[in-house]
Amino acid sequence: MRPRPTRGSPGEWGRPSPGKPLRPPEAGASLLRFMKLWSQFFVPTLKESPADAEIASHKLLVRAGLVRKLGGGLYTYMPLGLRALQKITQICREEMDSAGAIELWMPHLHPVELWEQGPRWAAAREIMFRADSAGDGKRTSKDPEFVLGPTHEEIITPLVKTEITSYRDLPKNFYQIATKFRNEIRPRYGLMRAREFIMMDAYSFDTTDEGAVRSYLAMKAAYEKFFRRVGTQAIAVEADTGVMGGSFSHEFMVPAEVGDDDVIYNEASGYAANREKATSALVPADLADSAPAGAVEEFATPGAVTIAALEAAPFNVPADRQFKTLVYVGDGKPFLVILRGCDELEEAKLGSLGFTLFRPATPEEIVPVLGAKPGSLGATRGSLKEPGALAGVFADHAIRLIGNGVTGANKDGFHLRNVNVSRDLAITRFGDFRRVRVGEPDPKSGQPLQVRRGIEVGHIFKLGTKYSEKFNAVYTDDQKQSHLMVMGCYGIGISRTMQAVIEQSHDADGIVWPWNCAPFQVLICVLDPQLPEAMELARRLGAAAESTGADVLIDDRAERPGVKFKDADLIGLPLRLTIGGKGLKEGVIELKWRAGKDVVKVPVAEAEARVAAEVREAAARAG
RNA sequence: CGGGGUGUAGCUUAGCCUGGUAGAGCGCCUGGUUUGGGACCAGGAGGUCGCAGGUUCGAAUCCUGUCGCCCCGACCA
Repeated sequence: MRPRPTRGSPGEWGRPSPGKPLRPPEAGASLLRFMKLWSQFFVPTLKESPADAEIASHKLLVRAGLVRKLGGGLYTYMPLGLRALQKITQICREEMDSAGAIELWMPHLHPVELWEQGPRWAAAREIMFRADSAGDGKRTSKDPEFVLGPTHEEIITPLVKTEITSYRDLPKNFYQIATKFRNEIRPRYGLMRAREFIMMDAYSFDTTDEGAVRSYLAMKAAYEKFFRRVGTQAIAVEADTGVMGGSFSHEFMVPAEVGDDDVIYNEASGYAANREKATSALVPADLADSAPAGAVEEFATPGAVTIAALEAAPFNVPADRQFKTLVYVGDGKPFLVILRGCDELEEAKLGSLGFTLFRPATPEEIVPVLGAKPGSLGATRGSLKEPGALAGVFADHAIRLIGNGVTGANKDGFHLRNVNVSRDLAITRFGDFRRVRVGEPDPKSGQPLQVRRGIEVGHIFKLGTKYSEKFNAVYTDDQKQSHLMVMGCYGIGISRTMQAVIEQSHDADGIVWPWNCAPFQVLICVLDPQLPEAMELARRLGAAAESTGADVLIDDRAERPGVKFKDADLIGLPLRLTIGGKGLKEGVIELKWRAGKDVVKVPVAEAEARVAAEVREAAARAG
């Protein structure tokens, strides 16, 4: 009589039930030092997707038992998910170390004073969680107020300032791999945008600007190696520096339909930039003003307060001949932005104007300054009542394409015609403020720009001296002179990368893990675990795979084969070995790659050597 | 924060419009039959219908408030 198979479940060994035979203690247990038995591990897979998951990677994270949600943007990394995360973390650590960065660990509870002293408190405070030990928001010497760290510039800079004072100790690059906290306005898509997430953050300190560029390029190269080893194709694109500030920056994007960023690029020329930063060669550098057709002239436009209304009869002014005048408030003072009527403002580009905070002005703020409501605004010298009340008039380069255009008269119901840029507009300075459009000429080659969505998984910034100034991080050079350290900062979203990998590498049945970040590389599916010879063979094959560098999970559950195969596809380990009673009678096991279709039968006698060889090859391929 | 949606068993959900004993599938427990792609039979446990008020003889259902979650926008690794 064959004993009824027991259900593999955690606690089985500690909870024998009468009439249910226990498996004998593991023979050859020494071989199982690293190998995991599924029945004694914990992989809670789900047949159905949770209702709150929208995108494939989020559904798969939950279905494959990698994560569980605690609340919005808060996730527990389950044992299998944690292993994948650890793989990614380790690769990151290796690449950072080999690029010369030094690992440390900083507190995540930050005294708020440090942030108040830093350069971005006003802009960053909204996204920061506050931890107040008294609970009443009042700060006393006994009850300091803390914030939870969203990144660590404000911590590392004072540290380096006190610890490093000589050029002899520079350059240095410190990094940590740790939890970050951001009170995201809208957490989304599982780990993609979470309130608490795992990030690698690095900070470089150099004596000179050229040194800072070298550090930056070293990080860029390290990032490229990291993403290649993880098995994801992330591309470096030019990016806006945002709230971090700094002089230039690249984002690493994983192309994916569900990403929240637009990457503007041209395949052939290699140009690639985040939409916020992207520019085009629309305006020739040597463009001359067109000849004014006559004096500026006011005309009545009752009720016409939109670009479209002026395009229509009876006015018939094409949008690309209209000046669009927008009013913003920067650090408390209004300023104007002028664009072509047919163009859209790319708000992030206003960051280059140097305001700490800016926002669109309200109609109530506009009327007293300009004398008219939105829809009739303009920036001609003649119509600006109080130029001194403005922080500036900033014009997009593209308006130089307009000759004899139309703009608001700063008088409700009236516009001006025959307006010419140099002759008539009170422009403080020109800049790139417009949002590029697909098809416009790429700034590198003039070929048409394309667009695709991407997930931002890494970001590198050359910061300059923005933080070292605030914290007075200086060093002494060999001439006994003091100088500010030149900084860079670098981040990789580790937990986000894990999800990006899944988003990029899955099929209808489940995840298809790349070799290097798979939680285990090899799954040994034992269809008849009650047969001692089957388990014995599983252990031998597992040992062969481990000895050549793979991590091994043995599915020894007393489940039906269908269940095991479905779970195997779902959790997506790269190499599956199947050991079944039928195969054993024929003297074969089966070998199948998750990414492929072929099932290869391998004679038992050759199986260990074959598995070792396959593992060796796969590891070499993955780098 | 603005707009839209949603909350019923561990998971996926029906019921709500038109008020009257809270239903199913998956999962779980017991017994049996099965055993190479999410088995079958029989039996069973599990829900104060997010929370608080209100209307009503009676509320999962109608009303008010509140909280959570999801989606669209601004922010970010």
